[in-house]
Amino acid sequence: MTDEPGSPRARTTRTALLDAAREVFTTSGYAEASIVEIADLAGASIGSLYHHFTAKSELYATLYSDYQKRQQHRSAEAFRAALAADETDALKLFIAGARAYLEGCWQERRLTRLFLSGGGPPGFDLLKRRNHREWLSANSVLAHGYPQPLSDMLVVVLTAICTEVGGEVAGAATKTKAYKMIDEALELMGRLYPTGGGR
Amino acid sequence: MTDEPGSPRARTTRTALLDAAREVFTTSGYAEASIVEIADLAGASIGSLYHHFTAKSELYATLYSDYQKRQQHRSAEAFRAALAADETDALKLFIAGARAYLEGCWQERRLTRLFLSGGGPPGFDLLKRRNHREWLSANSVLAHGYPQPLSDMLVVVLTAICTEVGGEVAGAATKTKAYKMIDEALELMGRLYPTGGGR
DNA sequence: GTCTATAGTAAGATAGAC
DNA sequence: GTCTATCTTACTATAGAC
Repeated sequence: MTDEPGSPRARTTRTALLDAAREVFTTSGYAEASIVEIADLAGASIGSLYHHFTAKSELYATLYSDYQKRQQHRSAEAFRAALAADETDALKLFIAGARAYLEGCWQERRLTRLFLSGGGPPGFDLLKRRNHREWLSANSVLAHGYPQPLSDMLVVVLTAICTEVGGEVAGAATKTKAYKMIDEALELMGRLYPTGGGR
Repeated sequence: MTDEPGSPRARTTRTALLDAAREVFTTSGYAEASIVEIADLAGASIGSLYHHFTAKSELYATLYSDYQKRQQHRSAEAFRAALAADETDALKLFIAGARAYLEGCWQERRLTRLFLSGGGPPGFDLLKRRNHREWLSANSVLAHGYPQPLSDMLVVVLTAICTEVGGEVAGAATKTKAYKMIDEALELMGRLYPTGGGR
């Protein structure tokens, strides 16, 4: 991820910087994190850091972008797997995608906590919300096989649930509890989903 | 609100500072807001500002605290009114409180946008979330007349919906659209609420 | 209580040598 | 590409007159 160009040495440094940024951000939060601390932890210098990233916010943005890509990939994979297993129910397909997303929240819980607890660079919350909603819309459209899209409000609500529950899952004490939460949340979402009448 | 002590003049200054802070924060966001700009807009000086508030974050915290009190008051009032009208259905009582909260989000939409779009002082998101959840728990407990409290996950989900929808409402173009959103959201929440079986 | 003026401090960002 | 040294900005805080 994010490893297109550059000499071997440059890529090594860049990776070290991103790893260090992930560590420092997830430990201290964005605002409190110091760019010097990141450079130190990466074994690099400030100058080198600024050679690779134009600002502190770009480190954060890169981590977020990579994380999002992985999450979307998980979701899409689960969706394809369900389709391949001849699943056709829209709700079940939707839930397969949502479950993969939430399980990803547990697997990458440190990053999930960072991104879902707010407090990124100025204006970043907006981007996060838009991304989340687009992801969920796409997931829903796929699930319906492109018939009628969901109502705006339903998308808002389902997104809110996925986001918030993702944060809860990431903060769970054990994997067992996390997966229990996921089950409960998906059950609730099922009650809202068009095809999921009652139960 | 927040008008306990002090001489008349001091209170005037304090109010002017809070008004200015509200204006600057809602316009620029917390991080970008300058404490000098706030003092200027209030027609006060930096020294005076620091006489009343120990830090930039305290201005923000005070605005938030006052806002929360007003929202809780709206909610509690609506609840009492419903009770006074002999309403006994737990779902209807819960919804009365939630509706008042969401209508408050529209009435105070600039502040709502500020607080729900993230980006306060470090660590503030945590406090916001906890407050929200406590408010909703209280609202639910009241609605049930202290029988069984809601499951943790349901509280998480309902809170997430209220929060997110509040933000949407605050960003609506017209009051009509805002209130339509509120109706839709409450309908969805009704499907999740224990006593609200179908619709 | 309020003001002006000013010092302190932290951290993000840049310049230019190597 | 990487480094060290330096600059700049903005919040924080204080001193002392009115």
